[in-house]
Formats: sequence, structure tokens, C-alpha cells
Amino acid sequence: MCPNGSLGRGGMSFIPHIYALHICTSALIRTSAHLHILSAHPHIYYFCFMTKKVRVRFAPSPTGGLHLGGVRTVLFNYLFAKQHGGDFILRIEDTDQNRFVAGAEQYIIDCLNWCGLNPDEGPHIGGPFAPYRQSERKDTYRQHAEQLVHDGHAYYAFDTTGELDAMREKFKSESDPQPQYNFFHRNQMRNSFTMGNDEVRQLLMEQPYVIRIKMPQEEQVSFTDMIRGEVSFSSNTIDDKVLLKADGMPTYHLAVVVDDYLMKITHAFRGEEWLPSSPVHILLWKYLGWQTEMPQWAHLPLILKPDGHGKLSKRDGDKLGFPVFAMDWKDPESGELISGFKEKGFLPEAFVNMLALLGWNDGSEQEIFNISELTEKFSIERVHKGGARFDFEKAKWFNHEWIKKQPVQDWQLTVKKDFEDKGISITDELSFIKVLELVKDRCTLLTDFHDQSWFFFKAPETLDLAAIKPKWNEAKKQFFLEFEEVVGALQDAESATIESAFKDLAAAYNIKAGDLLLPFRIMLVGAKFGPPVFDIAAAIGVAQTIERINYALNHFE
RNA sequence: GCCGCGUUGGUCAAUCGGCUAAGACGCAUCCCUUUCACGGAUGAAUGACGGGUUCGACUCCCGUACGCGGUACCA
Repeated sequence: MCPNGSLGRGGMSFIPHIYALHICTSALIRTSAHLHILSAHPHIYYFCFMTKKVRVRFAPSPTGGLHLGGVRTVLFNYLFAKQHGGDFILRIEDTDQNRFVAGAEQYIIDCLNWCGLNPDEGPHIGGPFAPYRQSERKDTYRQHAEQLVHDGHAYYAFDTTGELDAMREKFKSESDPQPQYNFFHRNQMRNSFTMGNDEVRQLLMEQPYVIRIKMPQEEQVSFTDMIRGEVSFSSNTIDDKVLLKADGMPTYHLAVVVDDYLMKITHAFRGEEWLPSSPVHILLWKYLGWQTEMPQWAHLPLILKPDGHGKLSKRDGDKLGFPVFAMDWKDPESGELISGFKEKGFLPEAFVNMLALLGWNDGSEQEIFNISELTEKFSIERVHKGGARFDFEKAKWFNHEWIKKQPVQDWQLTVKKDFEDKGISITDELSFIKVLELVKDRCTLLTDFHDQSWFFFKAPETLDLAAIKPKWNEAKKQFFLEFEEVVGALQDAESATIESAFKDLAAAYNIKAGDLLLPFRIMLVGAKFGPPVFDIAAAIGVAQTIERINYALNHFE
């Protein structure tokens, strides 16, 4: 399956892309890291194979809650890693000190834990490539940025925000509404291209500066995306991105490349929003001299709003009545609470299953997958290119399927907690489980259990009198009065025993049992819903049944 | 504006040139159930548009339209 030592043929368009990674069975698989830069001049391209352990990472910035799309990115990373016996790393990209939000990192870790997608390495558990927080690796980035300057691939820039704005304003035109800091304009800015060495040295000590990548002119930067195939960009359309900010922190562009290299990442999966800046990253891999180690890229499709346009954002969720975060997130600044799937009543298995099927399927008709089936069947090349609209109804369907599928023991504690929060304390675990078992077919969310079964634990106070009043009469009243005695004298309180006693008595009264069933239900439940009445009567017991009949009889008049 | 990536029912989607175009969610009708559900059955509903290539195109190519993303000292 994984022949050793074979090399790719050289022709530019004949490079065999090694997609079928999943066919390899050993933990060590062959990966191809290749990059080809098509330039006007000598075609330079590299193509090499190496054997190494699969390592993937999820690299969120701790700026708030963990979004659906984020969890799906985690999932795909996780599945790919586990499928290949590789490692899944959590790396915190906290390079923007302005957007840092306290508690966000722990929240992300908690979400991953709830989903069962725990990393093998990360800031909370450490690992051989620690630290895993970029803010703690600050010095590393500068060193590489300086190296790029030294090699002529980057330069110092001293322009202030005001000067940048002025430049953009000055060159703005109909055909170029957003002028870029690039080969065309950089010669007119204040940077180490336009200034003498002495002046630069002087300024370096005196004022803040950034390091920018020097984007080449007229170069096609192409790479093979595991999902999209060949993707190509002209270097002309990309500006000289800032690599190192004035505060000494790297931007994402520098940090991902440096860390992916240092952490020996073999496959980099991220959202599609990164596709346009991928040439910057590819060039950086090349300029830093690491191209043979470059990971294989896969840009995941976005998850879109159910209606309207654009990608799903936290605002849509609460507006449309469904969560967009994995778990409840309370913004420490504003105090705003944004709801999560966990608290909404989702099973983590269902949440993960639903996410996996949003943009991926295994080609069969199967829709319900557990994590080990997903791990076995997942393949990155079957991930769709186009974005998927999120449909909360379908998400609920997944949850319902999982509620029916999972043993009650797995989630009863969650439901118990929900009951307690709603004022019902559970004392008898065993009968609680029986009740859950009885009503689970009619619950799509864990929070539905309360509404579907509270009457097992508490007598109804208000009764739906309108449902029985029109057909209520003295004969029925007499029936129930006598039924109280019959039930009290029963040998056992099994559902079937109660049922036959009920029907026998109905026959004796010459009333159709069907005409008595609804009143009985109203007596026990208060309304027209719930599992079969005799099951309810059996569950609440003889004494409680009699009590409820009595209470109702007093209210039916 | 420019650059990139997309486009099969309302939504998620199968299809790798042979289509009378799967399946699921949702919706409708019926059956089951003397409640509400579950379950079962049936039904309505799909290849953006225009050109090529081909015996044959949803599938390959080119345009157009539309959507999305990017165009920051944010990630």
C-alpha cells in the first residue's frame, strides 16, 4: 500500500498528488510535501517524499466562544490524526493582545473535552513542543523574521497608521479602491528599501517598526489543496503582509508557518477564509528554507447561515433560536450569554455526528456514525468544496436518533440535573431511568425530558378540563369512584394488571373503555400527551393514582 | 473594483461520461397508536444560464450569472 522509496516524476503537470493517505495502515505514513512556484524565469519546484508521523493542529485564537465551524475543523483534524495513528495538537494563537479574552482558552479546552475530541498536546497538558501558546514563543518569531530580512525576503517598515491611511487614500481610485502595500507602492513608503542603512539603523532604535514580507512580482504561487486540488494565485495581487508587528508579536502569517514547522505539522486543515492568504504562507515556507517540510493543505468549506447570506455568526444563532457555540459562552466584558449546543440539550455524540455530515459523507446512505466509525471512514478528499447551510431541524434529528441509540445511563445525569434545576428532585434513580426509557421516543433534546415526564414525579395542578367536560357525565364519575377501590385492591401494580381491571370495570358499566381513557389521562397527566396511561399509573403507583383521580373528580364538576 | 473558491429539490446530499438523477431532514397524505410521539407507506420538490468536446454531458472545457471568502500592525 505504501511502497517505500518511489519518487514522483518531474513534469510540472504530472506531479502525482498523493491523496489516498487513508489507505495506509501503519502509524507512519508517507506524506508528500511539495510546492511548486511557477515563475516567469527558471521553473523552480520541489517535490519530495518523506516518511513521518501525522501531526495536525487546531489553532484558535482565544477571542470568544467556540463556533460550530471551529468544532468541525477540530473534528476533521482529529479524525484524520486518529485514522493515521497521529497526533492532534491544540495551539493557542494569542498574538493579538487587543482581542484577547480571559477564559476563552479554558472554554475551548472544555468544549473539546465535551465533544470527546481531546488533544494529545496543548497548553493545558504540555507536550514535547511546548509552549503551545504563541504569546509564550514570542522571541522565536522575531528571530525568523530577522532571518527573512537578512535574506532579502522581508524588510523593515516605519510607516505610522496615519501614513498608511494617507497612502491608501492617495492611491485610491475607481479601478483600485483598496491600494495595497506592495511592489508598486513600497518604494514610496518609509521602509528599508527607500532609506539608507544608517538611517534604518537609527530608526530601528528610535521608533516602532514592523517587518513586512517582500512579495515577489509576477510569480504564480500554486499548491495542491487536498480538497480543492490545484490552486493558484498571482503574487501581484497580494500585499506585503506584516509579519512582525510593532509590539514584537508575529502576525498569524508568520506564526503559523514558524510553529507548523517547529511542531512538525504534516497536514494543515483550516477554514476556507484562509485560502487567499495561503500564497503568503507557501512563500514563507520557501523563503525560510523549509519547503520540503511543508504540510499538505486542506481548506475546509464554510458553514453558512440557514437563511440569508454569509457565514454563520454568533448573532444569527440566538436570533433564529438555535445555538452556534458548542457550549454556553458568557462574554466576560459585556456579560452577554450566547447559548451552546450542550446546554440546549444535545448529546456530544450527536453534535459531532451532525457536524461530520455537514460537508462530508462516506458515499453510502449511512448517516448515523459514532466516533470510531467516523475515524475509520473519514476521508479528507470526500469533503465538499462548497459551503453548507446549517439546518437546525436536521441537527435535532441527529440528536433524537442518538437519544434513542445511546444507553440511558450515558445521559441520565444531565437530565437529572435539568430536572433539579426545574424544581424536581430525583430520589429513586432506578425508577427515574425507567421513566426516561418510557418517554425517550418523544424527546429530541435532553431538555425535552422534563416537559415529557415531569408528571411522573409531581401531580398536575391544572387539568385540561376542556378536553373532557363536553362528554363528562354521572356514569363516568361513578366508574372512577369505583375504580379507585378496584385499584386499591389490586394484587400488583403492573401496567397490564391495571389495564385489565380498568377494562373489566368499564365493561361492567357498559361504557366503552376508549371513552374513559382520555379522562383518566387528564387525571394523571393534566393534559393530552405522554406515554400510555396504564404505564403512567403503574409508574406512579396505586396510592398516587387514587390521589390524582380524587383530586380530578373534585375539579371536573 | 480586483483576486480566489464555489453552484444537483427549501436544506444536507449520492453520482467520477450511459439518468427512468439515490438517500436523509423538513413538508403533505395515509396506516399504526382510543392521547402525544415513535414506527411504516406514499407523494410533491433538483442538475443556475449559454456555448463547446463527445455516439452520449449533472459529470469534461470555455464564457456568463449568482453566491461566498479575501483584499488590516484580526485571526
